[in-house]
Amino acid sequence: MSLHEIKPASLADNVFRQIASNILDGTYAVGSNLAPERQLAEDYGVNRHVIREATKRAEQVGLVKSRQGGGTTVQDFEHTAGLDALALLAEYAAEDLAGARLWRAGFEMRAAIGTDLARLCTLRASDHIKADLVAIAHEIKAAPKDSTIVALDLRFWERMLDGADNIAYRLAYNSLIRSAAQAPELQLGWTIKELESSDFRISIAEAIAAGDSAAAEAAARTSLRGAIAAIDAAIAHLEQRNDTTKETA
Amino acid sequence: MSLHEIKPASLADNVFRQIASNILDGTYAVGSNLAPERQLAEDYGVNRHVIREATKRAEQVGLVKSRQGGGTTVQDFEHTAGLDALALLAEYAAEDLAGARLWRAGFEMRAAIGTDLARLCTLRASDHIKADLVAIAHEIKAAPKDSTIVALDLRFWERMLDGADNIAYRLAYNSLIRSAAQAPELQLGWTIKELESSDFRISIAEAIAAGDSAAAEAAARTSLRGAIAAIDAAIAHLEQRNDTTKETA
DNA sequence: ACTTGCAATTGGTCCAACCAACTGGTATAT
DNA sequence: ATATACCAGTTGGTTGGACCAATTGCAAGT
Repeated sequence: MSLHEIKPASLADNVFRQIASNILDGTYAVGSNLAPERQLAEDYGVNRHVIREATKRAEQVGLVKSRQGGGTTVQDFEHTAGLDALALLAEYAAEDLAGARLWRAGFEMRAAIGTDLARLCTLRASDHIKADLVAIAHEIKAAPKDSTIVALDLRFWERMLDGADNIAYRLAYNSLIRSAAQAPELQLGWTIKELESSDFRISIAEAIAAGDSAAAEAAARTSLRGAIAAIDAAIAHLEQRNDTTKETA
Repeated sequence: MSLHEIKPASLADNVFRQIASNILDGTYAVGSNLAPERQLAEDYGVNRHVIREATKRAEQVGLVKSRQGGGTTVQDFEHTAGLDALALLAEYAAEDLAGARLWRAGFEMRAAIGTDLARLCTLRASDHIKADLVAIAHEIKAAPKDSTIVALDLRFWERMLDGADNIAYRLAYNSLIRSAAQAPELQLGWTIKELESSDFRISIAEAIAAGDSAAAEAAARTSLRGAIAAIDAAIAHLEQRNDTTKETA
C-alpha cells in the first residue's frame, strides 16, 4: 500500500487553500478585493505574515494581484492563471458535471501532447530510449490492473518525455500529473479504460522504435483517446440528469 | 506604442527572481540546500520575512521544498515544476541554442494544442463563435505586420479557447503567452513567419465554420507548424556553430 | 558499536511598529 | 459650480526581535 504523503499543512498552507478555493468556485467575485491583510489575519486568527505568505502564493499562481495601498484584487483566473492552477481546480472539484469536464479537459490535453510526443520521440529519441519504451510497453501489458499499471504508465510517459526533448511538454505533463494525483481512484479507473481500448502502448512503442513517426502519431492518438469517449459518455449522462432535475424543479 | 507594464519589483520579487534564476541555470545544484533563511537575509541585506516570501513562491512553483528544521532543498524542476515555470525559464534564456530550443518547445506545444483546439471548436463552438473566428481571420489577413497582427492573433486564439471549452488548454495557453511575453520581438518575428506560411488563419476558421473537424485539424496543423521549421533551421545553424567552436578550441 | 539524549540548527509563527503607495473626501482657488 | 490641491485614512511592503517546533548531529552513556 502506498500511503499518501503526510501533509504538514502549515497555517499559510491552509489559508492559501481556503483563499484559492473561494476564488476558484466563484465565492470571491472577479474584480473584487480581498479583505485587508489585517482583517484576514484577525478572521483566520493568525499573524499577518501568514496571510501575506498565502496571498503571495495566490498571486504567484495568478489568482490575485496586490498593489501597495490599493488592496488585493481577485483576478479572472481563466485569463491570468497558468496550467499550475489546474491542480488547484482538481483539488476542489466534486464528482459532478464540472469535475467530469475537468477530467475530460485533462485527458484531451494529455492525448494531444502524447500524440505529438510520440511523433517527436520517433524523430529525436536515442535507440536506447526507444528500446526502453518497447520494454515498458510489454511490462504494462503483463501488469496487474491496479496502481501498478498506473506507475508503469508513468514510466512510459517519462521515457517519452526524455526522448522528445521538449521542456514545455515535460512541464505541462508535470502539471497534469499533479492534477490527476488529486483523485487517484479516478485516475486508475480512466487509465485502465484507456489501456483496455488499445494494446497497452505496444503499438506506440513499436512504431517509434521502427522510426515511423506517422504510425507512432496515429497509434498514440488512437490509444490516448480511449478514455475520452468514456468520459464523454459520463458527461452526457450527467448533463441529461441535470436537465431532468431542472424540469422537475 | 505599447509600453511595458511598469514592474513594481518588490524586494521579495527580486529575491525570488535571483533564487529562481540560480536554480534554473543550475548554479544551485539539485538536492542541495539553500542557505538558511537568516543567512540569506543577511546576504541580500533584507529582512528574513522577505526571504521567506521569496522561497515560498519558489516552493509554489516547484523549485524548492522546505521542511521545518531541515532546510530548504533545491528540487529537480524538470520533474517537480509545472508549466508556469516555462515563463521563468524564458525570462532567463539567452538568444542562444538553449533559448532557441525553448522557443521551439513552446511553438511545438502551441501547435499541438492549437490543432486539437480547432478540432474541438468545430465540434463544440456556437455558431456565433465560429462566425467570429472567420471575421478575425480576415482581419488578420488585412492587418499590418507589426504588433497589431500579434494582438489580433491573440484574439483569434481567445475565441478558439472559448469555443473549445477546455480549461486545461486555456490555462496552458496562458502559460505559453506569459513565456512568449518575455521576448516580444522574437514573438513578433516567429508569429509573422508562421502566418506568412499560411493564409492567415482563414482556412482554419472556414473549416471550423463549415463543421469539418478533420479539415480544421489539418489546416491548423499546417498553419501552426510554419514557424517551427524556421526555428528548427535556426537551431541547426546554432548547433553547427557550436560544433565548429569546439573544434577550434 | 550501538543507543540515548541533549544542544545547535533551521523553518514556522507571532508581536509591534513604521514606511510607502493609493483612495477619497475636503478645502481652496478659479 | 467646477476643478485643483491637499490631507488624512486605508492598505500593502518592510523591519526587528522574539519564541515555537521539527530536524540534525554530536556527545555521553551503555
